[in-house]
Amino acid sequence: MHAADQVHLLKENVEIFLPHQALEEKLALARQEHRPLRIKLGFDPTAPDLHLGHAVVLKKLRQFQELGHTIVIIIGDFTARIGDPTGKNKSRPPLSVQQVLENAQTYVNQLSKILNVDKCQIRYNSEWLEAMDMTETIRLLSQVTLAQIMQRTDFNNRFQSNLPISLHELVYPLLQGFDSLQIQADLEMGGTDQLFNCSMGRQLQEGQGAPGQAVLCMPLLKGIDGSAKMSKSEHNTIGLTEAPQEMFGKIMSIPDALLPEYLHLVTDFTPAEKQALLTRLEQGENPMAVKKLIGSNVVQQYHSAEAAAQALAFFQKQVQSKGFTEKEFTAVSWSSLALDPAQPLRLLDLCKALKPHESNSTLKRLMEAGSVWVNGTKVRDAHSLLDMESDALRIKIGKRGFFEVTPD
RNA sequence: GGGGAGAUUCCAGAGUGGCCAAAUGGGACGGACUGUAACUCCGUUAGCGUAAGCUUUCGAAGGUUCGAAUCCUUCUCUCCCCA
Repeated sequence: MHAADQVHLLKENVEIFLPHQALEEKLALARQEHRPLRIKLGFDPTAPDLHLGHAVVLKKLRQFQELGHTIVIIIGDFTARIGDPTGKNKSRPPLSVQQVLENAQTYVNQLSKILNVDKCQIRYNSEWLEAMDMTETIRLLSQVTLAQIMQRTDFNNRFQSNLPISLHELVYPLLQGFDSLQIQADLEMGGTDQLFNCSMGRQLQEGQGAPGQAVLCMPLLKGIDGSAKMSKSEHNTIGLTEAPQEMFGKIMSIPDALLPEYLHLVTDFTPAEKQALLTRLEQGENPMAVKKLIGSNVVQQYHSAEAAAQALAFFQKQVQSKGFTEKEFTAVSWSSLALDPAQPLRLLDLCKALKPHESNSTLKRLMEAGSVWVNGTKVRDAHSLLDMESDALRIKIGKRGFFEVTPD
């Protein structure tokens, strides 16, 4: 691929370049020195559940990898003990060595859905951070001023609103930056919320007389509820390992206004295809149709084309079709429910057996609200009796609970 | 070291002796609508009970009272200000 084409490809969707010409310069450097760029990807082994928000950054990294550059994955086992102050200020319990290893493994497994993990280097930052003594630590700290640290919006906000900031939090960005120095990163990527931490790495490198890393920040993907950021704590994520039907359904549930953003950031479509779909939206096509295409595309990326087709069919049948009988019911045998055949079977008891985690009160409310159907008929009375002797019984509880209870 | 504020149901946040299973908002769930699980509107949101009603819940443990989320004591934790 020509240099200009590479730059064009790599620039797509990137929100921040630091400095502005960083990408061009680094690529030129790589060409000049006949070596791949070393691109850093940091990971905090406390929460190894990757979702589409992470994927925005990872897909960009894959482009670099496909162009022959080297991805260096940093497992932040040491920094995990401190806690990244980004976002919520909650102290984290220290992780055991065992736990860190397990998390690292699941993390790498998930990465493999997007990156070629075999070609990545994997490093643990305890390797160098644990070895530092006080002298070296102080020397590191001396390279940054308080004013610089306080520029970080998160710290600034908290300081302004009289919220506590622990000293160790102030140090976190330096440690993350120190990782860049250690592995001689040419480039670091992250979401825009990582800009400060990433630029710290650049500063530390330059302070040591080394070339500073370029920083590229990808936009933060909004959550499926339309809120500012997809994040696990907001419960608005689509996980990379989720089942096809689940993934598809979640895409269908995003607010229509988010479609352009999702189209750009999470799909695999070519720029021309993206533009075509945007045009269709602008021309007033039902957003649902475009959403289905996006949903299929996403499922295809993380599962398969076959899975995508099935997920679409499932959605049409389960959500869109109005009939009761054609729904997909989960088969359950009478015997597995452990009901007493000698007792009269109340609807409430059956629902409780099918949904053991719901309380009787909750189930009764569902019935009163008219969301429980038995064999195609809405039943509101929790105490109506059912016949266990009968043939298959089809019951719907809530929007998602379709069960078919059958004799053994 | 000194002084002050606070801990409420999933979350935020009212409530300062009975009208409190506890306002309001968010979230979640459900219904209506829609060939979207979107948008909008409406409703529900401690458990048990056919029901009357009963039980648990307002940081923890005791106490006062006919009656406590509300008053008292001790404890745990959090935050702020001054030094």
